[in-house]
Amino acid sequence: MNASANVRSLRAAHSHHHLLLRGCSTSLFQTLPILQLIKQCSTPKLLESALAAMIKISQNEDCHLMNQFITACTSFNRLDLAVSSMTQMQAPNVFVYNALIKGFVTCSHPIRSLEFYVRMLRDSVSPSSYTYSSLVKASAFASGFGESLQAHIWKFGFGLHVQIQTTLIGFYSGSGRIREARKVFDEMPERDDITWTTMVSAYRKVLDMESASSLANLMPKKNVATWNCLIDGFTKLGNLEIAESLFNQMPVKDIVSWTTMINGYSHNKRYSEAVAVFYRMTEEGIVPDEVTMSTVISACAHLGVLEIGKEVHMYMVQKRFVLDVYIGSALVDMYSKCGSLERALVIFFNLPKKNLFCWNSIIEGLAAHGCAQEALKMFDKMKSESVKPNSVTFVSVLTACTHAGLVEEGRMIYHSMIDDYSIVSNVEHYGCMVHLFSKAGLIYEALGLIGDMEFEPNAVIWGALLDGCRIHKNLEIAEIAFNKLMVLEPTNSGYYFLLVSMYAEENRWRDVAEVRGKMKELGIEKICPGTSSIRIDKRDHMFAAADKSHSASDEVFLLLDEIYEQMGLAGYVPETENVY
DNA sequence: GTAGGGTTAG
Repeated sequence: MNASANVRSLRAAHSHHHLLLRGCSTSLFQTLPILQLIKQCSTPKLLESALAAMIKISQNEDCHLMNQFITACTSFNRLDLAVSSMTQMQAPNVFVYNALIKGFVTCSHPIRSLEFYVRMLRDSVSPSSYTYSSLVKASAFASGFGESLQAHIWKFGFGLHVQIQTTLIGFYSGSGRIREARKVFDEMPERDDITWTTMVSAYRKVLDMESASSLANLMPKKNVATWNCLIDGFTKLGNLEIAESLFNQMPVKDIVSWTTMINGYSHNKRYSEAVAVFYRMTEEGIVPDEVTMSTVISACAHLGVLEIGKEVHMYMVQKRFVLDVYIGSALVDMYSKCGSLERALVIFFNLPKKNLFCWNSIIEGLAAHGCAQEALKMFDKMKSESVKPNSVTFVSVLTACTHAGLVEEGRMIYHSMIDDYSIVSNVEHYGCMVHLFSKAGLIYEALGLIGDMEFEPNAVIWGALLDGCRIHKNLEIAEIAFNKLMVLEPTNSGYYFLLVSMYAEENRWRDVAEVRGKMKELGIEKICPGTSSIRIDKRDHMFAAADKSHSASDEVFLLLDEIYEQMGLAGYVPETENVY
């Protein structure tokens, strides 16, 4: 039996079925005004009046109208309206059922979509390929359903339907079941380009690039999407050499190829190369799109070089790019990380649309720049505009509280996070709270919080406590924190110096000697200084604490002396008690 | 209506 002929006859049977649509009696002339009414609905309220109009002229039996109506309901998340009107229909057809099934999947009620699928079968309405496209997505949420759905797909004659089988591969790979995905792939008598790409992408998702490559090499002719998929996978594996070589050898590159390469460098923290690829692409006359720009701006943010960020921004302004939420939040973050909070704020206030990311970027920016009150105000504004904060938001807000010593505010926000937003406190949140409490001298409250943690505290947590102990001279708890840190980060010299200075301050010279001895024993005497760099006239200049290797270091130290003098005149007294 | 690239934090 010729399988594809079988499929063709089944398809023919289905389109014949379409010709005999039940309930489609009204002429196009009559339905058009209501159809437009439905399509123009901008609020759920208007949707209800559209339904009323439909009932009034007794066109609620019209399947085409109902299909459009359900689609409109889906976009307003008002499937209750859709259900109540469609269940009253005498004979809903396959289009009506498909619209409702799809609606439930997109409104994240997959189980209800299954309910209407069952009802559809009971009603003897034959499913179409569209029905299964939606249902495959829904089955990701009901364990075991995928398997029985696959049986149905065969039963209703779509076992060899290329698109549905491809969707099925996508479904299995989405739930990490690569072997099942491959089984579907292997059993397909016909495959198109997308089928191959989907399977290669399935391997990429689990970073099995060996299988991805060998499958791609079996392709008669690799399409661009498959090349891009391989490049992306290798960059995520950290293998930029292979990614670069694939990028260089692919016959045709499109905008996705370039963007994937830029993103690949960024993923591997090679930000200047990411930006360099962007410049190379524009030099070769390729026009970037919004996706490219958001990755490039993100790379600029990590570079922290204001001049480059500004240049890329100006390019975007010149090319009249749309300020979408991706570009918007990347720009806000870039300007704030490059030190220009003013520009970040200007961008933020000029955004036509703001999502969670945009708000998070500006709140984080304000907090990082020490503007605690403004960060909190922005947080309130975000809530008043009905944007729901997530765990990232709370890290920034709590950080702001810590910087400004707002203990009560921080405590309230922390509890609101757990009680009002059902966000589980993670290491970072605990870190913020421990820092907040211990900096304010509430060492025992900080310690109690650490005791409440349902996972092992990390070095950041104990480090935060140790820092509080230093400020408030609590040697007893400092020793506890220090002992934990000795296990977690035994080679971090900072903790040793901190404890040594605390002992020295209380003239406990025996303890000082003991810690110093331990340091010598472990060979961690040297302080690893933090370095910083600055770009002047397209050259990067590196500096480290007490470093005199730079050619202009004489000048630099002269200037530093002058700055210290000025600061002293302004009444600044440096905190030197912990400089050992 | 099925394939490949995007933003904050980590």
